[in-house]
Amino acid sequence: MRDKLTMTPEEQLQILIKGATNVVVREELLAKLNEGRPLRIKYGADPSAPDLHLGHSVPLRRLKQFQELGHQVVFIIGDYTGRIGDPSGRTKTRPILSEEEIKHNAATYVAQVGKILDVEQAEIVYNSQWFAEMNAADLLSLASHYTVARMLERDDFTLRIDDGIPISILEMLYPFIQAYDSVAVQADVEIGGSDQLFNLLVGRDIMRAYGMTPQVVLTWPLLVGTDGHQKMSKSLGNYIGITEPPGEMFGKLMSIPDELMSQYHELLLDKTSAEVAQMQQATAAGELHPRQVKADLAEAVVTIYHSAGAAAAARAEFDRVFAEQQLPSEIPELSLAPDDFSEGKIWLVKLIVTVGFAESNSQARRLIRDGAVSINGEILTDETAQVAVNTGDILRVGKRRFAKIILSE
RNA sequence: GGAGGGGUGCCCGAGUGGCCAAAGGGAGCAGACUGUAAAUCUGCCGGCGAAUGCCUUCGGAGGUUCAAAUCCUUCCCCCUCCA
Repeated sequence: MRDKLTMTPEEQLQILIKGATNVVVREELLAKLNEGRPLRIKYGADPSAPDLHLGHSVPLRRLKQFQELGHQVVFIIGDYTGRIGDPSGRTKTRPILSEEEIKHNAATYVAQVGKILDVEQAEIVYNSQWFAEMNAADLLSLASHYTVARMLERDDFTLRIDDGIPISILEMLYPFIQAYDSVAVQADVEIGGSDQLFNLLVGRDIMRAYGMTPQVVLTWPLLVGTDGHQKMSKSLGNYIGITEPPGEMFGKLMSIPDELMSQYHELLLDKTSAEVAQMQQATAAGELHPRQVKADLAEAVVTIYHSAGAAAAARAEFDRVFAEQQLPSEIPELSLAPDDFSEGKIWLVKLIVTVGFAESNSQARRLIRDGAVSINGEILTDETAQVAVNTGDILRVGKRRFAKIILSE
């Protein structure tokens, strides 16, 4: 492969827009690349969600691509908007973040981003730097550049109006705030998930209004979460965090529906659609086993965020526990105090709750009734049972929860 | 400002005096099966309890009634239309 820095603009373009859902406008990007200078690539981050997941990794990996081609990544931490409190949580109003919280979140954020791209090379700015100085007149002037009709074009606004879900004025203002960031950092390109298309396009209009060359907008598909239907998000609980331990990450990747594998290959591993099609063909023809494909995928992803060794170990462990039905190699130990017992025995229900495998006695009872509970491999179905346990006994609840009992003196 | 509609369990959503711990769907959990924590099928899915039992829940607070998610009063919040 040729040295990336000596690639022609056209070659760079091919790499940069691979897999993009929207490229606005291709010719403009090519023209900018032709200028031969490092472009400023904007990416906005919300300081309220410091837990990055694989969904975030999609644009982040694209940023890395830009970095590798010698361009300047500009990270904007939306601390100003975070301080106002993002109202887009539909029903729940999010708590307003304090300055310390935002700082802390931003630091966590940058640390996690560092797993994907070179943060040393990136410019990290807080949008309070310019918004704190803006007065009401400035804000009004900013807002004057756009119309309500155009704002309502935005798809999720239309949907929410149709569904009778409230939209606050602040949410209407949000796209401007974000758009003005582009003016402030003089962005050449802004990238994001395809749900950000509208916001990013407003950025173009606002830049034009301020007499600047509009940024090029690039968006990528939203990664679908482990449920197989909705976009990956923390609040939906269908996410795989990039800081999760290898075993957890591997397991979650194994739990995605088969249909999702091709999307994951393209968005998380940068496979081309041709490669993915080939893989699908081989699977359909019976040459490749879907489980094999999924395990390879999981291992490759875990390798990115941990290491090849950790990924291989996670895979071996997964096979051991779920395919071979053996005990995990490492089982968390849980110590029980003597006063949890009476006459050397403990109520099974209480045991389950004490080790944290059920939130209430009722839930523990259900698990017992379902036949999910065993000690040393023996299934216990009597929910009134008093059991005698010894140090080293293995309590198992369901397929995934194990505990080694330790009796403390 | 005027008129109307609505707030139900983690989410969506039915229920308009007792048969309601509250239909149905989703999520979640479990079991079976399997190729996995895929798919499919089945069960569970407020809490306490040995229990036929008890307690808490239907926006908040009061009230009517033997009995309220359902009726009344009041407060809060949301939506639609007109202006």
